[in-house]
Amino acid sequence: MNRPVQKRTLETRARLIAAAEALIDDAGYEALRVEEVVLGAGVAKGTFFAHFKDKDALMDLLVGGEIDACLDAIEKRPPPGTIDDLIETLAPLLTAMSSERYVFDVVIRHSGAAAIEEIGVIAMTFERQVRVIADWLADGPFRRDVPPALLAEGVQAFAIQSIALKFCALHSQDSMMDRLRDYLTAWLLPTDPKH
Amino acid sequence: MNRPVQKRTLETRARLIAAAEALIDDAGYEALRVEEVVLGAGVAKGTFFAHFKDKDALMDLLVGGEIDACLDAIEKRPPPGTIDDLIETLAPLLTAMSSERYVFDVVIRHSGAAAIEEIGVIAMTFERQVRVIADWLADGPFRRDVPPALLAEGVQAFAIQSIALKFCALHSQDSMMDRLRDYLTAWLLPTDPKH
DNA sequence: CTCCAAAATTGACCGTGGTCACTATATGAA
DNA sequence: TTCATATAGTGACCACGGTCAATTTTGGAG
Repeated sequence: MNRPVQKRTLETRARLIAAAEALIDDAGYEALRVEEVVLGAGVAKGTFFAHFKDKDALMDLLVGGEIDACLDAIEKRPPPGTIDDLIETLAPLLTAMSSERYVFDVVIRHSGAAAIEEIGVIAMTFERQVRVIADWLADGPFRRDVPPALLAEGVQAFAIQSIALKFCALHSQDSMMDRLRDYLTAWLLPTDPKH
Repeated sequence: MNRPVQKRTLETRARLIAAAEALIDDAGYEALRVEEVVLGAGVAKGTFFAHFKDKDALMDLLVGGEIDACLDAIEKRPPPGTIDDLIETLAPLLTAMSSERYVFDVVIRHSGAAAIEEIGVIAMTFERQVRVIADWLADGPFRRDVPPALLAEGVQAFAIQSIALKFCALHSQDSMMDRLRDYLTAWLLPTDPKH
């Protein structure tokens, strides 16, 4: 006999999330402590883990929510027609994913779900990113010798590479967006087919 | 007065590393516990952290060592002349970096050093990878409209993307190497310059 | 050989994520 | 209303990475 979810459950979960968001607003993702979340929500520690598999699951939810909000905004814009336009359109997404080194780590850890039953919010947004970008590329003035989906996966790969190098002291001279522009120009508008 | 490093120090460090390697041979990287390492080396816990900044620093050393050994072997081979050859040459590297999900996470975390003074072994190998690959691409039958270094960074980005998707349930149908072949063909041998 | 400062080592202790046997509460059936 | 049971919540406890004041060892100066 499957009983419906109690209202109390939803309230507790909402309080946990609200407390976490308040703490993150104050001190960022990295500084978040489960103990402070449950304190803010007025519940015991065990309750947290009854609602979230682990701390990372909450991070997935919150960071994934931010990324999803970015994609909502992006989808309202007209499809980008140039590389510069593409980069400008993607910028909020990149900014969200690279706001903190810790956030980027969370994104990478959750970008691929290990098992079908544990696909999280971030993994879903990665699928969505590819779909959105592929739609743009299918219509835009870009190369057509490879399928848009593959092209979109490449854009994603270069975006991640650009963020990764942003956090690397060896490559801090160029900005993330400048590097991405070089990558995407070479990827989407190759000019030398004779090798 | 700066005294030279004591022989004892080197011996302790070697015992710590040997103990860690033995444990990893038995149960893999993920299962490694600092407590077991110091037990195996016959020292106190604090000694471990006198030799390594944290557990991750040891991981960087060991995983980085494996990657470096791969690059040693790779550099002895002739430069690859085709995409398939390229993939076959890179295969041991990809295998090493993706032997465990945990190992891949370690690689990503250390692929960029946050500060110049803390450049680790893995970060060095990433630089080395780009140099080695750029040398191949400069001479091979691949596109020449972008600098070899940029081309090499792209190969690295696609390699990481391929590994990441290997650990993702949503994309487990294709093999890592098949996906990498699609990416690299599109990246290194574009055929449609008219958009 | 003796002394001593630098270097190396120790292990009790801490912070924090995560577990689980137990208690409290809500809800459908009688 | 009462009872049975599924569901929600509790908090003492554990695992494990990491710290640091105290202690031991080392090797060069006198």
